[in-house]
Order: sequence, then C-alpha cells, then structure tokens
Amino acid sequence: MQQELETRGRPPIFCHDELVRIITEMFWSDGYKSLSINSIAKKLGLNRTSLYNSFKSKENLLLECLDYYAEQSPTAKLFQHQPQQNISGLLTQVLYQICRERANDPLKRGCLAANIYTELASDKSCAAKTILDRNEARKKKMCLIIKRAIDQQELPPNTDAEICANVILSFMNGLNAHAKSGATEQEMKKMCDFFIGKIGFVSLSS
Amino acid sequence: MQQELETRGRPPIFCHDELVRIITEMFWSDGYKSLSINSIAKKLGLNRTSLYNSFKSKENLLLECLDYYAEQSPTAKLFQHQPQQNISGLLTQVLYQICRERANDPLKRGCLAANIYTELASDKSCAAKTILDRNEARKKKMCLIIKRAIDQQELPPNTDAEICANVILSFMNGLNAHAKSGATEQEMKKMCDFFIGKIGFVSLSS
DNA sequence: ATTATTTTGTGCAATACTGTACAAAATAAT
DNA sequence: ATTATTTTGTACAGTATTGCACAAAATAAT
Repeated sequence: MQQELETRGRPPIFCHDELVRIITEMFWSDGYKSLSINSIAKKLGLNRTSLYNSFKSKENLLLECLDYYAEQSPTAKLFQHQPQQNISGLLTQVLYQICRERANDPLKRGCLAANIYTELASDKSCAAKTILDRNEARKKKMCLIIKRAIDQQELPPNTDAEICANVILSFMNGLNAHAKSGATEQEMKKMCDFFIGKIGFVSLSS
Repeated sequence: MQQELETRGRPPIFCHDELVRIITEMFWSDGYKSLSINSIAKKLGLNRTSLYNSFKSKENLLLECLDYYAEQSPTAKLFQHQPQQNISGLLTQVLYQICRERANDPLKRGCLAANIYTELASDKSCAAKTILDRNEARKKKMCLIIKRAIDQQELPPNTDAEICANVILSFMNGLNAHAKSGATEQEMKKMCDFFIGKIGFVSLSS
C-alpha cells in the first residue's frame, strides 16, 4: 500500500486555477454572453471538451471567475477590515484603488462584477441568482462597516446605516461605470474626494 | 399630375415607430447581444426580412430604440429644464421619478441606457461609439445644469461643476443598477434623500 | 391595363453556439 | 503487463445567428 504522490490518469495540459485567471480577463473584456467556450478554447489552444471537463458548464466557469475576481478586486480589502480601523480612511483608500485600477486599465473595462451584475441581474439563469445573492451579501457587509463607523463616531449617530451603505455602493458602482468612458485617475479621485467630503465622515485624528 | 396621398408600393404590415417602442422593451429585458433579430421577428409574428428592410441592421435598430428611450426616460425632464427653475427641486423630482419607475417595473430591468452602456462601452462595435458620444453629451448637459445651480446660489460658488455633475450621474447610474436587485420605491427614495441632503443643495425658498 | 415602387416571404449561405458520446492517449497503482 | 483512472481529441446533434438574393404580392401613379 503506497501513498499517492500524484493524481492518477492522464495529466491535464493546463492548471485549473491559472485557467480561471486567464478566462476572468476574457469575461472582463467581452462580458458573459458574447464570450463563447469555443473562442476561449481557440485562444488558449485548448480543446473545447477539456474546458467542459474542467468546468462543468459555462455558467459554472463564470462563477469561478467571479470568485477569483472578488478575491483580488479593490473592495476585497474593504471587506477584510479590522475592528477599530479608521473607516473613513479605509473607504478613501479603497475608492482611490478603484480609481487607479480602472483608469489605468487600457481596455477601460470597468469592474467585472458590476458589468456581469448589470448583464445578468434580470436574467432567469441559474448564475443570475448566485450573482444577486452575492450582491446581497456585499450590501450586508457594507452595512456592517457603516454601523461600525457610527459606533466609532465617524458618522452621526442618527445615520441610517443601510441607506448610507446603499448610497456608497451605488456611487462605487457608478464610479466603475464612469471609468468605462475613459476618465483619468485624477478626475475619478476628485469625484471620490467630493463624494467622501459630502458624506461627512468625521475623521478620527486621535 | 396628382399629389401623393399615400406612399407607393405594398403597405407595411406594421408601424415603424410602434415597432421601435415594442422592441425597446425587448432590448430592455434581454440586453443587446442576447436579443436576436430572429427572436424579435418570431415574437411579433413578422418576417425577419421585414425587420432588416425597416432597420438596416441590428446596431441601427438599437440606436433607434435608445433614441426613443431617451425621449421618455426620467432624465429627459432634467435635460429640458428651464432657466431659473429650482434645480435642487428638479433633481429631486427626477430622482424620485427614477425610483418610481424602476421599483415598479415588475421585471426589475433597471435603466435601458445604463444597461446598454455597461454592455457595450468597451466594445469595438459601431454602436459603442455612438453610445459613448451620447454619454459624453449627457455629462455636458448635467454640467451646465450644475453651473446654473451655482449661479442661482443653490450650490457653493467654489463647487467644481464638472466633478459634481459626474458624481450625481454616477449616483444615478448606481441607483438604477441598485433597482435591478429589487429595491422598493421607499428604500430608493431614502437613498436619494440621503444623497441630495449630503450634496448640500441650498433650497431656494424665495 | 401597365408600370414603378415598396414590402413580404421563401430559401440560402456561412458561421457560431452549447453540450454530449465515445474512442484514443497518458499516467499511477497493482 | 495489466488495470483503473483521468484527460484529450474527434465527431455529432440540435439549434441559433446575421445578412443576402430573388421571386411574389400589394399598392399608387400613369
């Protein structure tokens, strides 16, 4: 009885995770419906069947890509925040990060998650449900962060956390969309400054 | 020599403008790429060729639909505003109108123009250029309105009109996207109140 | 009635799509 | 060497796509 060093069977010609990374870029450029499994396979020099074997369906492939994207997108940092961290500063950091990444993307693709949400939210597909669920989870997380900001007296105590969170997320969404028409990093940062300034965070100088 | 009472040739079975109205709804539900000329023809009981005859291409059909949509969309009112009109009030009216229409749409389709913009902005298609141009025109119009608000002392004199306009448009875009996940009219209105309140319009009571 | 004009309907071309079935190839364990 | 396992490659099914060519139909003007 010998321990398994490697998996049995014919070895795959590609690395699953590496593939997710590459295909994420493709969905980002082309959107969901106009990117076909066919064209992915052609561009990567793979057989279409290999893709179906590795990802059970196109919808499933998309969801894996969205998972990967969420991990490394600017807002990931926001949702991993630590208690007692300055939230106004953190939010500014995240917004600035969005400005940097979106403005410096030569393809001006905006935010993959926002694009896919817009494309599929009112769809009846199976993926659409998952996407709406994740959006809901995102809203809840943002709401928690705002509640913490209120607790930390960065926002007035009578602030409606849920509404405030939704407004911020809506602005972020719009900012990402704005980037698609080719705004500069500077212009986008000014928008964020304007927004954050108006929202009226009290910065914690202590 | 007799005057033409009606156009010559076989009469069309449908009214071009009526068709635009109906197909606009379809693009709104399905997006651009996933709505085929084929399926439009089938649903309307028309021959595909008739559509190609009436609209020279699918892209052209979309642009006609977007024109029609722009005329009757909530923001149309905003862009037809009269000088010396209270802009804070007008903006609130328009935002509320967005809330009403989006929340009461049982299909939760959001804004057609915003959806199509997101779908096609980073495309290379001919329609994409037109869509970006129109978006640019929209930004300019909003900028003019904000400048007028500054002139009318509804906003502080040191306000950067372009940035302010972009922030408002971004929020509007995000609000429309927000509606796609099924927010109620009340929730959306609260978001608008929050936003407008924070932006700090000075209402003209005189 | 004939002609000019316009739309409709049929049929075709060329291509693309998702997904599956099944044999062939490549490897690990026995 | 044989077997189990996994991926690859080929072929197919069934359907959908945009757009065009051309005859048939329907109307206005002559």
